[in-house]
Amino acid sequence: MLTISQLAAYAGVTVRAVRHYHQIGLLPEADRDASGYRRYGAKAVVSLIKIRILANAGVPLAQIGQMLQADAATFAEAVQRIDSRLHDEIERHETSRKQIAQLAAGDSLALPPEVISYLDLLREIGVGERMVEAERDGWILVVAAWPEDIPAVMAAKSAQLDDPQLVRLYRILSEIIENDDTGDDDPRLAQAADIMAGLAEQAYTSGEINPDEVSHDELPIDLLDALAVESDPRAERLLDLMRERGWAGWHRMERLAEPPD
Amino acid sequence: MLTISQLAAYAGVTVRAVRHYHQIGLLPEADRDASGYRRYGAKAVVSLIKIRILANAGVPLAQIGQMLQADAATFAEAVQRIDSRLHDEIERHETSRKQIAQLAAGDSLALPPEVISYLDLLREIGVGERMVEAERDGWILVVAAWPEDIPAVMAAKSAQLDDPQLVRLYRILSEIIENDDTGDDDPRLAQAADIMAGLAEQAYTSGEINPDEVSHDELPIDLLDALAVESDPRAERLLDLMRERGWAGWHRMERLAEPPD
DNA sequence: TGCAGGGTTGACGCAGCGTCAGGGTCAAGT
DNA sequence: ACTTGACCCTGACGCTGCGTCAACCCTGCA
Repeated sequence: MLTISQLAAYAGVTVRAVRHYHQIGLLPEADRDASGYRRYGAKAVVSLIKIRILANAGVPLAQIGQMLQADAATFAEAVQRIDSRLHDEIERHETSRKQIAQLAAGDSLALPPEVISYLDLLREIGVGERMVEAERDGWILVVAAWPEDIPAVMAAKSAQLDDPQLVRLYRILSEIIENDDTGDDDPRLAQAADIMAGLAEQAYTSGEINPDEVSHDELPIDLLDALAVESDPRAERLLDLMRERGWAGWHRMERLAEPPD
Repeated sequence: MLTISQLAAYAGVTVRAVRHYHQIGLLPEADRDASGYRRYGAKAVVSLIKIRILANAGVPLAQIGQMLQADAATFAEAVQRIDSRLHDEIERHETSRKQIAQLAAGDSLALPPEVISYLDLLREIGVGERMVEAERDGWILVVAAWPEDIPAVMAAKSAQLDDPQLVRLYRILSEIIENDDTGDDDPRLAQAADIMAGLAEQAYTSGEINPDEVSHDELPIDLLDALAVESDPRAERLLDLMRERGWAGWHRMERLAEPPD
């Protein structure tokens, strides 16, 4: 008669596994000797080896019992199920691998290449790293909300950088953000507001701002505004300055009915 | 401000996941409104999306926090680790798939083809299904104990089936096993013992039984004997009859010093 | 006012064991 | 007889990433 560790060794499993199989009823409890030790015969070794083979093949323990008693057809069917389950698992892991490969490659966090290039463009025109990171966070929101629109959106955005006014705006904003010790009275805030108002006016008259266009959900855009304010409270001041100039919103501008004065 | 379900929807995760991330400290707990509801800003959405991206890429939650703060080098190193972990997982699943493919193909339980053929040989010479299964269980033990010796062992075993005496022995044993209502006095037990003694004598004189040979561990062979006895108690009687004829053991014979009479 | 559809915490469940903790037992050496 | 080291026992928590109740509170609408 064998002790549990001998049994386990012959079958190539751990003692703990044997006890676990007892517990879940997969391997019948063995008789005990005078001192309460489990004692096993040769049949137990065979059973345990069968269990190990199926378990190694990826069969869930809960199914092994039935499979060992099933007829050939049922057995084959079960094998089919296991196999497709393993197949799915493999595919899931492989897509995961592709995703982490992207993580390792890109600027960071698997943003699409169009966005990465845009961020690089910003760096090239002299935008500081803090602001680039803030931009990136914004684009993370956009990508999550409308992933399929990214190529078109990014093409338009990149083209806009040809406008020297926009470049100036970015640089000014960058300077503000990079100095986190200036307050709401930083004169550059007014400069930025002036440029933004000018650009908005221009876009509006050329028809690029269409008040009836509700192509996308509103909320993500509000989120973008909120993100700016949360990231730097001076954004709130900037919004005020814009309102003074007759514009509401930030990431989607709206002309106010009557510019207050 | 967003509720938890809005936050979850924007980030593409479940509410339960968000709460879980709070619990493990991955996502900082949000401020509560007057009625105790969590309220989230845009930054939380960004954080949660980042978490989701890493989690989908197979990064363990426990590491995501560090990765989001790590510098590029540390990040890349972590990515490396994750990737090789995923790689291992995939390989493990693929070997599992190969194994279940074997399970589906073979006689059963992934025995090597040599054993399968041997069992088929037994069927061909008229051995009944019960006995074939008993044989199979025995071979499961042998395969588990000495997997690399199987081709040689099976070749020898198959060759021995050319001996008409051995074939007779198998048939007699099969008849005994197939009738489970005969007792210890079945005359076929004596017949079988006679043949076995003759075969043993023959093997001994031709030098096939070498008393000094201890090529393998003893215990698995004892297990084979024990398995026979456990499977059919009449095996015990057969061992007695063999001892009367001057032989001890079953799967490895030993000549007794003095045949008792 | 009632109801549907949010929100809250707390807890168990899942798969397959690993790994203590806190005992008793066995075999061998001194 | 005693110690020592190697095993045995049961019971219980831990791991991973949430899903899924339960039992209760809050809010907005008809």
